Amino acid sequence: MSPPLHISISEKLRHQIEAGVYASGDRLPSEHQLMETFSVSRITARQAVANLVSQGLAIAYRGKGVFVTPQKKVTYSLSSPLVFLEQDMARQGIAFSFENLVFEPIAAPRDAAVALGIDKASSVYLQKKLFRMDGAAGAVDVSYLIADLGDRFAPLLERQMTFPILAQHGIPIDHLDAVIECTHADYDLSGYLEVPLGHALMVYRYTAYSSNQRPVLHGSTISRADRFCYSLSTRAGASD
Amino acid sequence: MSPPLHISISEKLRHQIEAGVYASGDRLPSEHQLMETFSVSRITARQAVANLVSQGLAIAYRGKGVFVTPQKKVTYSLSSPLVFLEQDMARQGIAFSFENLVFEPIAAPRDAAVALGIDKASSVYLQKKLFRMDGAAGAVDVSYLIADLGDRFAPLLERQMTFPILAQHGIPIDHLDAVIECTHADYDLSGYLEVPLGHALMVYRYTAYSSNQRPVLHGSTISRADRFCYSLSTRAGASD
DNA sequence: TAAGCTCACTTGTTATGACAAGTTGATCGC
DNA sequence: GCGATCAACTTGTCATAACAAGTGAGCTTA
Repeated sequence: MSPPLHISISEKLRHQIEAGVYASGDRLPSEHQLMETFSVSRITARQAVANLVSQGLAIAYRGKGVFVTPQKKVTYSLSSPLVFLEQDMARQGIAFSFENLVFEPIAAPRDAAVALGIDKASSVYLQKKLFRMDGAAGAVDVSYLIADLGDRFAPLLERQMTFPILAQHGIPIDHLDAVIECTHADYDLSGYLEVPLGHALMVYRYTAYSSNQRPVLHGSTISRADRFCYSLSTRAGASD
Repeated sequence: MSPPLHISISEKLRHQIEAGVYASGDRLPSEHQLMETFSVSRITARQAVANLVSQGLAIAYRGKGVFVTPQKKVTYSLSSPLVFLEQDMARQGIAFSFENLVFEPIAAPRDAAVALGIDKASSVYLQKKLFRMDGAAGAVDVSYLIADLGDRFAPLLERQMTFPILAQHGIPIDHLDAVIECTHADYDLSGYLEVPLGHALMVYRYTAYSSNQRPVLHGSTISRADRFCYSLSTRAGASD
C-alpha cells in the first residue's frame, strides 16, 4: 500500500525541488542529514538520493555533495532547410565548440555500408567528435564519411564541422533521413558526457544525401537529454 | 584506475548480453549466483544488476529473477503529410489500442493557454490516454483540446483518437509544431508505463493547427524509449 | 605571505545480517 | 484427480559497520 521509505523520501525531495525549495544548482541535504531528518539508515538515505539521480533531478559529487541538476536546454531545429548546428547554437547564445576524438579511415561496418550504399569492405572515414556547449560536454557524434570526400577534405575535417565544409566546396547536403530515439548512458558514454550511469541520452541517427541523391555521411549524435532537444515543424517551408 | 567491482561485473554481463550469450528475454544469473561466481557480497551483486537495469538492458521481477530487456521498437514517422499513429502501427504489424484515463473540461493551464492562443481562464478539454502496443503499455498522452471541438465531439473522443475524428468531420490537421526531448520516469510514470524508476522516456510535445492556422490541440506523448522511436526525412514530400 | 599539511565532511565501495514479499513447483490430504 | 499447503528460491527493503577517496577550510610552517 504505502511506498517504501526511500521512495517517500525521494518523492518528498522531488516535490520540494519542483516547488522551488531547492533551486537549480542548490545543494541538497547530505546523506547524514537525511539519516537524522527521516530517522533512517545510510542505506535508505543513499537509495533516496539514488532515486533522484536516476530521475535526472540531482547529481552527486564525491566530497562535495548532491546538487539539483541545472536545466539549461538547447534546441536544435530539424526543419528543412538544413540549419548548421553551430549557427543554431549561436542564435541561442550558446558558445559551441568541438573536440576531435578520432579521425581515421577504416573498413566500413555493416550498418554504415548499408546506409551509404557501398560494399562492406570499402573504406570510409570514421569521425568521433565531442561537442561542447558553453564549455560543458553536451554530445558525442560518431559518423562515417564516404572515402573520396574524406580523402579530399582530410585536414579540414579535423578542425571544422563536416556539413559546412561540404557546403563551402560546392557539395551541399540536399536532405537527411533520420531517426530519433533515446537510450541510457553506458559506462563509456557516462564518462565522455559527464553524466551518471544510466542517464537518459538522445540519439539522432542520420544519413545525409548530396544533391545528386548520393548518401555521403551516416552517423549518430548522442546527446545529453538534459541539455538538448529537437524541434520540428511540418509546416511547408518552416524556418524555425 | 580499475573500475569498482560492481561496474566490472555489470560490464561483463553487458558484453555477454551484447555477444548473445544471454538473448532477449533470457534470465540472467540470480544475485546468489553472482555472489558465488564473483566472490562478492550481495550488495555488490545487487549493484551490478542495478547498473544493468539503469542502462535499460535488464529488468528485475521480484520472486522471478532478472531478465534481458526484450527490444521491440516501433517507429513513428514524423514526416508530412501527417500519418495517423494507428495506421503507422498497423503498417508495422503492431496491435494498437488505447485506454482513456481522463476526459474532462478544465481551466486551461498556462502552457496550454499560450500554445492554443487563448486566455488562461478559458476552458479546454483535458485528455489523458494510455497507448498500448501489442497489449503492453507503450506511451501516455496528455493533451488539451480547444473547448468548441471538445464539446462537439465529446462522446467520440473517449473511444477514438483525436486526429482521425477531426479529419473525418472536415477539420483536418494542417501542420504540427513539435519538440522532441527525453526525460526520466518519475514514480507515477514508472507505474503507468511499467518501467523502472528513472527509465528513459521520449517526450513528443506538439501543437496541432487546423487548416485556418488556428491551434486546436496541444499536448505531450510520453513514450517508453525501448519501444518507440521517431523517424523523419527532410526530403520534400517524403512519405516514409 | 605563500606553500603545504591536517582535519572534518562529503560521497563511493563493500561486507554481513535480517526480514518482507512474490513466484513456483512439489507434496499432502481429500 | 484436484485443490490447498508448504518449502525453496527469487528480488526488495533496511540496519550496522568499516574503509576509500575527493573537497575545502583552516592552521602550520618556512
